[in-house]
Amino acid sequence: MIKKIIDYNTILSYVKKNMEKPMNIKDVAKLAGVSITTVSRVMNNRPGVVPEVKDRIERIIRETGYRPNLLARELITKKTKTIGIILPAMHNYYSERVDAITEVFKQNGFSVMLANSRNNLTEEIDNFHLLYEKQVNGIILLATSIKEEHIKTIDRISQNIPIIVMDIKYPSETVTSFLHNNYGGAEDIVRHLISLGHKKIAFVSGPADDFASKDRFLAYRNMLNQNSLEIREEYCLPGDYKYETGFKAGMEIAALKDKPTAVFAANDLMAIGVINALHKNKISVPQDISVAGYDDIASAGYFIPSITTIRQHQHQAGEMTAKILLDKIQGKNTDNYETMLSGELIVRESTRKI
Amino acid sequence: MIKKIIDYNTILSYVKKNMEKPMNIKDVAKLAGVSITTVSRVMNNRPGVVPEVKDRIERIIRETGYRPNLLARELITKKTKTIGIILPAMHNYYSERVDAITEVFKQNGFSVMLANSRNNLTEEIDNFHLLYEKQVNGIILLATSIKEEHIKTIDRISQNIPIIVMDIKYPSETVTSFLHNNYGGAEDIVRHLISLGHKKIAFVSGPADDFASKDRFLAYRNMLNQNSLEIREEYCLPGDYKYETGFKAGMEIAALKDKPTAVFAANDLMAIGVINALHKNKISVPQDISVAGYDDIASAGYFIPSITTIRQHQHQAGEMTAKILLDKIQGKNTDNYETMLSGELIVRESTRKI
DNA sequence: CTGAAAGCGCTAACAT
DNA sequence: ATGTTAGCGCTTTCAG
Repeated sequence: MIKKIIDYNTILSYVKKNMEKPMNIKDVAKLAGVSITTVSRVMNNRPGVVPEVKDRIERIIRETGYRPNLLARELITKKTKTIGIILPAMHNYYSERVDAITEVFKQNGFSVMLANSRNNLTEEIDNFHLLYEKQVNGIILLATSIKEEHIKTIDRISQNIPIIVMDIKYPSETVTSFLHNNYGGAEDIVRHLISLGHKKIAFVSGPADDFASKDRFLAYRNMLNQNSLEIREEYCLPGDYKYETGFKAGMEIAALKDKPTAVFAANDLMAIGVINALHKNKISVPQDISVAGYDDIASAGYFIPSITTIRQHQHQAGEMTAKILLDKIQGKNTDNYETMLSGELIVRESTRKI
Repeated sequence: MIKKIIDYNTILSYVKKNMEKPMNIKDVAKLAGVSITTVSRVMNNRPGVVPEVKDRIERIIRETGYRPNLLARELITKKTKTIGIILPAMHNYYSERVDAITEVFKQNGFSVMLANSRNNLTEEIDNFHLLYEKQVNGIILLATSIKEEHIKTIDRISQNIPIIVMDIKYPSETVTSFLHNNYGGAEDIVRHLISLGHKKIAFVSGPADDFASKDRFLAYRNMLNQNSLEIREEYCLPGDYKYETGFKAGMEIAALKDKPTAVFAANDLMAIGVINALHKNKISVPQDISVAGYDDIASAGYFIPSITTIRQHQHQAGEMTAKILLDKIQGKNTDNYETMLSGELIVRESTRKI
């Protein structure tokens, strides 16, 4: 029997000849003078390959830059060791959570693929199907609203792989939801404003169908009711979480004859919009009107005045969600439930005693 | 011959019995009483299936919720019709570009997968391999720096699939780069400040190894030189694009005996930090000191004072990049070159005549 | 310790 | 118009 001694030039010339197509396991086997089974063993760190052969194969893999075709591998093993996260949009707001989720899965040998739905329902549903068809082992949806289409898709897919819905209470028992306690956070904000002596408190909402905004509004109404404060129609202003609608709401407030003494905006960006609009009308915050936001985005801390808001524990939320999903993938903890994480009131300059 | 008439209950009971595993093409074929080839034909909208059979198969697919295994399909067709985008981090800054890239590829029947490297070199390299092994048809790297490891990986992978590097001039001819004209934009900022009469201009840099920041600094130095203005060491302050370092630089500037009359921060966030620090020291912007930023992030427009900056045409950049990659994937336009897109000076309140 | 053969779920010639 | 067969690149029995 002849021992194959392969020099670098032989490899190079082989690679060059077949360069149009990526190498496959057969090419490596041929170069090493072994069967593909042996190459597979080496790639997967399985025992039973004599060191000399192992070294030879490893050298060839290194020098040719051969990479296995994961489609083939995953097709046969039926494990992609990949999870998918569906994002409504690429936004800082999700960054911490996505990083935390990634961290947990990396540590457990999984990779994470992100799919961006660009605020588009059809794309969001498409992303579900895409990830599912690409055989991911689990999906996390960062949700802003749940429509009929979601339910149809999610109920079906969740029969085969676990799905976790974040930020919205999913309306059936087929999947687990992970929520921020928007209701409780909004209560904290309004309670804070009331404790400062405010009786005329306005609210700027998020998008009409946004789950978080609905909860924040509900808490606003209930807290006012509980404290025997009037809920005035002209104090409930529509917004969509964007700066512009906050600004618009601020302008409307400035135009009111009987102005509120405090404004609770459903997120920080709109709070900043409100403040700027008031500022344009020579109304200063917090001297004349207090303004509070929600989410504690980075700029809430450095805006002048800095914004009173609710901080959500995004890292922890991501980590907890990832662990729940991981357990489900590994077959532990199969029942679905709802987890809720409370936020934290951060009092800053934008609110003060009346 | 017996015509198969399949009712919903038959399907349901079949599905229920085999529910543990997802359905495959064989199950559909069995239910429809045809061969898998025929099912494949229907799925791929190929002609040569009589309407009656086609309807039957489609109904079964609909009612069972069967979805093809893309791993198998892609393994054989050798086309994933998927591209990958590697992000340094989940950040608003990339949102517009990613959306534009996605738009172009969607319209051409491709899907887009995002991989988040969490500001980590190892993960970035891993993401390259992951996407490559998952057989994507092209990769776009949103780069912040190019290290030895990148070159090794990119040079190898680009032999098989096209790669485009954004934001950094890639140091070899193996891939195409797409750049913003940071040098030109920074020139515009400094020229603007000089034209307002400023002679003492400070600079707050980005991270030491950041390509864009280097170019912005280079332009700053050269413009000062060209205008016979002194480059003072104490006016060149280190930063890292984050708010905090901008704030720190602002504090240092405030402590200077001979203060600059203008500050050019390498991005908007640091400009905001500088302004806040100056504000804390009772130095007002732009009355006492002018401050300019870079990037035109959303808050640059609504910060008080609004920030003079350079707007980068992110949507256009994404669109152009996507089209270049698409051409490469389709085999047109095989040579690599460098494209540069100029920004636009946006003059706002934060800078004014001395 | 190593290789031959079967097969993952699908598509694509090639029959019929 | 439909089915049969081969095979994509890999892993996994099962022999030797």
